[in-house]
Amino acid sequence: MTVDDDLWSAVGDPTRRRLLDLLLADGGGTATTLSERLPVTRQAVAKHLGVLDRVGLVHATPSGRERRYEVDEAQLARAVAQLSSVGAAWNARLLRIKRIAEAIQRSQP
Amino acid sequence: MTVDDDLWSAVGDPTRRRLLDLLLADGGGTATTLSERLPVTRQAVAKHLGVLDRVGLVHATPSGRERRYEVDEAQLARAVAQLSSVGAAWNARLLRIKRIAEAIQRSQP
DNA sequence: ATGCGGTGCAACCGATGGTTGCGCATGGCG
DNA sequence: CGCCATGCGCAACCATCGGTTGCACCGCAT
Repeated sequence: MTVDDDLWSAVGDPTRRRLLDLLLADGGGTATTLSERLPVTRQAVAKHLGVLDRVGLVHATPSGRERRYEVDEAQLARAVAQLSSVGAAWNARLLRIKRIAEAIQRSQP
Repeated sequence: MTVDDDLWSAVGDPTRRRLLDLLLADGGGTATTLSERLPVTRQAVAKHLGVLDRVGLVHATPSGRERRYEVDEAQLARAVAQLSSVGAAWNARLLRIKRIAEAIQRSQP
């Protein structure tokens, strides 16, 4: 169950999450413009954009000597759904545990 | 925003997620029993239980020569809430983008 | 043509997930 | 009581990854 390990490891990195935030807020950007708004170097940002590209969360369009990245909205929406489904599964298990605990307590005078 | 980086990095690891799954399903377990149901060694599981313990998602209770781990349900519930809030933020941004795109399209004959 | 801004590639460093190997204690059993 | 085996922790080691620095390349403008 859950072969979305790539997705999690992609989105599990804090820098990549902030990268996605920036891309969503600004509607795209290049490695250098993004690195100016982050506490890491351009090369680090480029690597992160690479892994986000590999898992399909962003898409690069070369334009002149620049290389503009944009969020693949459909993929990100799908990703959010996957993540929240894991959370939902945990919540369901927690709820079951809670109900069992209550049942035990009810059966004790 | 989002100082929950520890939480994400804790839950971002696939082995740790499966660990939480097993602990929730079985209602607790030791490093060795858990390692038998995972494709990694007991030591690896012990390390993971260590980081999960450090962020408070699980709690260890020594019993005899064993060391039983259980999930801290309240903490896990809190964690799930944090994760889903990030997803909600992304969804909100995606929705805004979608509305803007629709507005632009409407204004084009 | 020359220079500058933006990329990409390569080497290197520290942290971390994973392994193996060992030593130690504790509990069951002859 | 003594022994053995089972469960644990510690240490060394390896691969991968996030991050940095340095350099070479390419496209555009003066």
